[in-house]
Amino acid sequence: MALRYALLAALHESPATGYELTQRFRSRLANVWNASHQQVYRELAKLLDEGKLLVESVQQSDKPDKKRYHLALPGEKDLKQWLDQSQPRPPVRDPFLVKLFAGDMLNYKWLLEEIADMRRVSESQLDYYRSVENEYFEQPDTLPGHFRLQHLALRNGIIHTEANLEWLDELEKTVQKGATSKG
Amino acid sequence: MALRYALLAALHESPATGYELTQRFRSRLANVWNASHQQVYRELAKLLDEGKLLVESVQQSDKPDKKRYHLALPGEKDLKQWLDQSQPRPPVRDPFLVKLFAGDMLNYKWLLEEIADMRRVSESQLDYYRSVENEYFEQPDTLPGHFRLQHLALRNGIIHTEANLEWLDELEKTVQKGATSKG
DNA sequence: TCGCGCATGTAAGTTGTTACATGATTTA
DNA sequence: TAAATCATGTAACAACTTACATGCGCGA
Repeated sequence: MALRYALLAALHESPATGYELTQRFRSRLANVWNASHQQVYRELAKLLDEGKLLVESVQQSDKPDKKRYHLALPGEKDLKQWLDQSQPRPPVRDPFLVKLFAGDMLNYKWLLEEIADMRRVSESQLDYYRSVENEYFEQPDTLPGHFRLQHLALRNGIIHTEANLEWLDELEKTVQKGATSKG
Repeated sequence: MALRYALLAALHESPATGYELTQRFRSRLANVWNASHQQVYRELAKLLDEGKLLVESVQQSDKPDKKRYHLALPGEKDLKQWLDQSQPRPPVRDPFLVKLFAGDMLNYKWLLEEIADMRRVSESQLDYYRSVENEYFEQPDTLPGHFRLQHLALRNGIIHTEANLEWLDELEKTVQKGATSKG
């Protein structure tokens, strides 16, 4: 159900095409909500059909037309209602942690490479988050309230990514001390 | 796909019934992988059908019989193979963070209550993780390798829950400074 | 000319959720 | 005697993934 409200919230920020929304999910919203373009297009079609959105056909000189979606009043009402109900915390499902549970079957060398990869990913994520922070939220205290909350959503990504890097250090040390039998 | 391997890994630890596996997912594996009893039973049936598991019917004096599942060799082979392939990081999908993106529609008072709730949840989670740590992993350095990796999976939960509490502090301060228009 | 970014979809399959169902024992 | 725990499932549905499909413009 929540994808629908993620879309409504994104369109409340500003009207956008399916393509643009997909990109937002991959960039600014990456630490908030994830959705593929297939999901986005399908849900937009449904929302439009239900009268929660309006479309505007945007002509482009060379490229084919694109459809810009706007939040309509019924959509805004739905969103408001959803915002007032508390939602369950997302369940954890991390295949890497599953692997640690089968610890004695893991290969030592392979694990260290995985850890190095994950560290690289976390570091570039952190770089990206910080670049967004610098671009959009330079002086948080001077920002209007809702931008400050968006900043806090970003802070969530930063804090957890930093925590993850800490954890990777711990993990690497443990593995290096010879946590596994093989390798 | 990963639920299947979570089950194989859990059964590699020790044979168990569907019910017991469901409980593990809700307790010791809560910070690792989540699955409902319906999913567990369905997947166990499939795995059995495919010859990845063996069943043992355990008679009980009073209660109806229960089925204890054991990892069979083909299942162990599958697991080994899966462990050697790196898996994509789980996508983020957090409805609470979505709400922060619609910041200017949020109610100030409601938000503060939500934050208080989340803090309570995180704190009791942390208590639970720490009780498990004390029970199973008192002197990590003396443990066999694979238990040390299980401990690290738990450490992941601890570190991220602590990070979350930090973040909640930040968020609360921001909201109290008057982040939203209403309330 | 090959691939990439823009731009939009359909279809099939897998995974996860919610609701329903049963029946015994234990605890308040 | 009512609720909770043990113990196992089925069925319908919603959500998400993967594969397939089309077509234009731009840069190497």
